[in-house]
Amino acid sequence: MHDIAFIRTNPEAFDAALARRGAAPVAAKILELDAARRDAATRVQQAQSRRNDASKAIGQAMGQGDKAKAEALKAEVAEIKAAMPAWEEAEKHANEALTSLLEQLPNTPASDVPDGADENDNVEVHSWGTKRKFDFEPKEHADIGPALGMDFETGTKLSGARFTFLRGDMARLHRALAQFMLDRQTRENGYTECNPPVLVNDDAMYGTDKLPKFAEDSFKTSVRKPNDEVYEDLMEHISTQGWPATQDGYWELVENLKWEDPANRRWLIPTSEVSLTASVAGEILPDLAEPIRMTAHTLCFRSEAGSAGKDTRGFIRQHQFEKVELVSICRPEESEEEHERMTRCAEGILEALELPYRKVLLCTGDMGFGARKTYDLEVWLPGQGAYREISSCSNTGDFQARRMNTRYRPEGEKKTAFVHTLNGSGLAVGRTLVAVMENYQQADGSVTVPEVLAPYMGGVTRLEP
RNA sequence: GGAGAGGUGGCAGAGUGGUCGAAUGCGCCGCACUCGAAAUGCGGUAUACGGGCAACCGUAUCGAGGGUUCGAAUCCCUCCCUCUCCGCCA
Repeated sequence: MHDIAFIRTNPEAFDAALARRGAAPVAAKILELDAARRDAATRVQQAQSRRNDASKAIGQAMGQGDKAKAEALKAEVAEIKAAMPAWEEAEKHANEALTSLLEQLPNTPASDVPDGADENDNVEVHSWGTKRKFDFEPKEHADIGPALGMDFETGTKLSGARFTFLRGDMARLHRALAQFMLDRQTRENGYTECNPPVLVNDDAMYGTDKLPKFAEDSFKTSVRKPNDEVYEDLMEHISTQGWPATQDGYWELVENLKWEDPANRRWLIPTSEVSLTASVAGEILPDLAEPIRMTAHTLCFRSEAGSAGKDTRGFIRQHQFEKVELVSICRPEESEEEHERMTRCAEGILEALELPYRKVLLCTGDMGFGARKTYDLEVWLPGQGAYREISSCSNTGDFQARRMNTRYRPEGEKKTAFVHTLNGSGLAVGRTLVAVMENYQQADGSVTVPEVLAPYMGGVTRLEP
C-alpha cells in the first residue's frame, strides 16, 4: 500500500515511478478521491463535534434538573443528526474507492532497479562456480528421476498434474536438502527457526500483498456457511425478488447462493513469507536494534493459474512444493543492507552445494507486485542447458508494513514509523533437488550426493537406479 | 462437539447509560531531595486520521462488526479469540 501523504505532495514523482512498471498515471484520480474523502470526513467530524457538545450539555441540564433545556437541546441534536448519514455514506464510498484503487497498485521500484519489459531486460550482477564438463550427454532431471524414486505417475494418479510422489533415497535427499538449508540459516546466518501455520486467513494474505489481486493464484479451503445462514440468504432473496417462476429457476437460484463462509475460509500459503511476515502484523515493535530474522521450512501451494503449459514436465513447477524461506523485519535505513545480506545467505546454500549460479537484478517489468527491488538467483541446470530461478530475494520497503500496519518506535522518537520487510528463498527445496540431480548425475543414471549433505544422508552417497 | 467464565491503556485491574480516553497500582520518563543510589514526593506517560507554521484543536478507537439512545466501555444482536470442565482425537 502506498503512502497517501507522499502522493499528495509528489503526484508527478509517484506517476513517474509507476510508469516505470508500465502503469498508467493514477495520481490525479487518487488525489480526487482523497479530497472527496477528506471533505466528507471533515463534515462528519464537525457534525459529530456539535452533537457531542450538545449531548454533554444535555447531561449537565439533566443533572441540574432543567428538563425544558434538555428537551430543547435534544431537538437540536436531532436536526444535526439528520444531516449526518449522507456525509457518512459519502465518506465511506470515497474511502472504499480510494482503498480499492490503492490496493491494486504495485510497489514503486527502487531507483537503482533497471527499466525493462520482461526477464530479457534483467541484469546479471555476477555468476559463481564452474559449469561441469560432462563426458556424456547430461540428461534432464525428469528423464533420470523416475528410475531414482521421483515418481511422476503416482503423483498424477493421486492428485493430478503438477504433483509428484518421491520415494526412497530420493525422498531422503529432498529432506536432507531442507534440513541442511534450515540448519545453515539458523546456525550460521542468525535466523530464528519458525514453524508457522500453512493455512492462513484473509488478513495475512492481504498484508503480504497476495490479496486481493492474486486470489486466483492461491488455493483456499472452502468452508460452508451453516445451513440456516444459507436459508436466510435464500429467504432474503425471495422476499425482495420474489419466487423464481420455474423449478429450474429455483435450483439455479440455490446454485448461485453464496455457500462459502468467507470469515472461516483459509488460504494455503503460496510461500511462508506470508506466515512469517504477517506474524508481526498490527504490532508496534520496540526499537528494532537488530532486524528480526525468521526462517521456516514449509509446504507451499500455488495454483499456477497463469502458467498453463509451462514446465509441465518434471519437478520444476509443482502445485505443492517445499521451501526454506527467509524473512527480515528491519528499520527503513537498514533494509538495503539487509537485502544484500539476505541474498548472500541464499547464495551460501548454492555455494555449499557447489551448484553454479548467477545473480540477477530484476528489471521493473519482471518484479513482483510488492517488491521495490529483487534479486533472483538462477541455478545452472546442465540437463536443460539453462539457468533456472531457484531463489528470489525482495525488499518490499514499507509496502507490506503499511498494508498490515506494522510499526516500530525509532530510538528517542515519540512517533512510530513503518518497518521495512524483506523476504527471500533460501532456497526452494524442490528446485534444489532438481539442480543436484542434473549437476551430480553420472553416465549410468545415478546421482552422487553433495558432500555437505553427508550428515543428513545416513551413509547414502549415491542415488542408484 | 457440549457446558460455563471472560476479553478495558506497556502490565495488573476498577468502571453497568452523561463532564470517561477511562480510577488505582506497577512499569517507564522528567524533576525535587541525595556526595551518589535506594526510598519518598511532584509532574508526565496510547494510537490513528483531519485541521494548524506552531502552541494546540477536532474526530475515532475499551476483542471485531452492527443496533438502541440526545448520549454507549456500560444495554441488545452477530462474530472472533482466551480460559475452565466434559467428550473426541494425532
